[in-house]
Amino acid sequence: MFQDIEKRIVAAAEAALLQKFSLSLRVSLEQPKQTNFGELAIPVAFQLARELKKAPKAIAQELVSAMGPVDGVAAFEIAGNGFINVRLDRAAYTAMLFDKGLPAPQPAPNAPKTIVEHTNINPNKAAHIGHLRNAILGDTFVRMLRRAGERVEVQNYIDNTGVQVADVVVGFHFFEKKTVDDVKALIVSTGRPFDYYCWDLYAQVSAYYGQNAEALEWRAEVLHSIEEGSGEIAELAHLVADAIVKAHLKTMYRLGIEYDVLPRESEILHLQFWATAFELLKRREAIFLETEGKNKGCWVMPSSAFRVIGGKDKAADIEEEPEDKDDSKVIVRSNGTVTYVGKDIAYQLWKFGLLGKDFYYKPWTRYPDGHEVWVSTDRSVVENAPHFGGGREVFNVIDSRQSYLQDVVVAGLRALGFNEEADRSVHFSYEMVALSPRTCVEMGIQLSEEDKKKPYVEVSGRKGLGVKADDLLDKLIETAQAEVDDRHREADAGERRQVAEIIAVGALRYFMLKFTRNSLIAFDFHEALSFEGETGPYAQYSAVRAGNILKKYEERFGPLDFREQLTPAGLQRLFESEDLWQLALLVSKVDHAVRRAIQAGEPAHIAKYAFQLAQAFNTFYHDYRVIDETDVERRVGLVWLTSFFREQLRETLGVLGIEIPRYM
RNA sequence: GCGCCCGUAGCUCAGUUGGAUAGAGCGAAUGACUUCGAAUCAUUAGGUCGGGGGUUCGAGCCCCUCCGGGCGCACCA
Repeated sequence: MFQDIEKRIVAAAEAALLQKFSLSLRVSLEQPKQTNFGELAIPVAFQLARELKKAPKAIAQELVSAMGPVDGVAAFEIAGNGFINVRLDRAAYTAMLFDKGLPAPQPAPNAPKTIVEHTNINPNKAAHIGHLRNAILGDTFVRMLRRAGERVEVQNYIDNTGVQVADVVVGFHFFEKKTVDDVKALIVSTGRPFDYYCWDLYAQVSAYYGQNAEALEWRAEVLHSIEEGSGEIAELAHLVADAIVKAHLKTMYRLGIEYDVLPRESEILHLQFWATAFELLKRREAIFLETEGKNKGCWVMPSSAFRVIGGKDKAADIEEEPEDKDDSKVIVRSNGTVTYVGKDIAYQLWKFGLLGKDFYYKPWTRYPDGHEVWVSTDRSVVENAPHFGGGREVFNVIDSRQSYLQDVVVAGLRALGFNEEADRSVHFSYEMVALSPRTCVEMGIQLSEEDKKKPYVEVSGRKGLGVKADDLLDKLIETAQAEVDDRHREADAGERRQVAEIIAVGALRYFMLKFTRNSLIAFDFHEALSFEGETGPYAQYSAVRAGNILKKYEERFGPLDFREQLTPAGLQRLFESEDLWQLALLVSKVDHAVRRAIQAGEPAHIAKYAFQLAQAFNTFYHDYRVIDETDVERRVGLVWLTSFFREQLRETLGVLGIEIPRYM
């Protein structure tokens, strides 16, 4: 809606530029600083001032006269030193909103696929708040893309053969002397959840290595067995990884996060994805066998492939330190095994459909809503399994600390000649979640003298230091529940629990999304448990209030039927009020907000927009007694605005993965 | 040492490809509930946008430099 008008204005301005000055350039619009300047502004006169050697104001004047009338625009005004401010035709705009609504664009059936990979938690312990940020960011970005009409596939990569799983297996096998059956019993037992059990065990094993370096041989033995793929230890590893993946998916589902496919490292190994990629890399000479230095005997990628030498004169640098081969990245170790980066290059090739190989798939689980998750397998066991991978664009939601490795992966693609795919490989990076010192104290975490001096403390799985996702969610539900119980003693207990859960999820998701990606979050219980101010519950509350008005209205005046009760003339009179018009305008910008947020790659922008919507409505709620309005036409108009707001806020919150509770 | 990121109100953060008078939330102070329930709203106080230089009609944003902080630079992932 809003975008349609934007497009028309841009087109008219560009046409005028061409006609008046024979200039062909892209015109951009911006939001005026103050609402009384109009709804949009065209700042193009400024950038032309020098080129045309004219005052911006004069240029703006000429452009406006050349533009003529634009559908949906009431007037163009020259303001300031040369802004062209746009005033929309309010009556026409609101009539269109009323008439057509804002249909969400549908994904084209054969549209190119966008792949978003997120979560990717090592399947050896419970998920913690750092993982939550990853999954919530990834899931929200998926929702944004889908809302914009894109076809999206969600992947959650499972490293079920790595060191972290091996260490927990070391714990079960060597420390606790547990058999496969023992662990199976542990998984189904009603005691401490299995992922929590592993959390502690992993921390114990890590600590033990610190004291007993010789124990690392156990890890090597386990890793070796996993690679062999048979025997008690390998079976243990599979058991642990699968059980933990189940736990992770369950945790994430509590937050409304679903996946389409779980590609596993075990299949990347068994199906020899790496061997294929290795051949490609050797053939294209993207990597070479190092014959001297510390990397002797390894296949390496030269640093020049993935490092841009910044600033200084390159020749001078080379003269001083001739080709530092130590900077090369090892892809294949001297013992012939491939590193994580190597596997990741193969995996990234698969995501684009460039490897010439695919996994087999089988169903992993079906969510209560009917959506099915598939997992990779190494042989065909299901007929008509869907096809995954082969995306046009790939977003990898990964912690910013791994940017160096992501650069190497992209360089690998580039070295193979896949430049376009390299350009469409996006490291969707974000800063870590750490713990505030206050929260550490609350949790009884012993801090070292060094840590005490820091403004925050890094989460560490190996130290078992962190806030588990399920614990946090439970605590949020408990806090919300107390409020709900207090306010709605009469309501059904089961329903109150549901409401509390929706509020808790709203609080958590909003908290993780309100910060931009590269802002480090120092997690603090006090802040996260707050339901006031710029929070998810604040937005939910405004939607609930709107719902209450609608409910009350129907109780008193009968069913809503705007078509019957509202006329264009009535709308026009209503939106002569500046504040009501501003509210309607803001509410109409959902798609505009989503598009801009995608462009910026910032889910936080949608969160901000949702908050602004809620804030605007709360002010309206305070200023207008909708039900008590005696003028019938006006009353119906206010109710329509309320309904429109609720509908659009629901859409916006939906993009954030936040639901609206029945009451609050 | 090299590379990347950050420094905006007491605190936590926004700030659209450089545009009009730098904005929120929390915290502080004051005020507003006989029900569309205050998980709210209104008002006030609070800024040399880390320092300096440059580019520009115009800089929180771009360039240089200095100061302060974080992360990365494994034959771990």
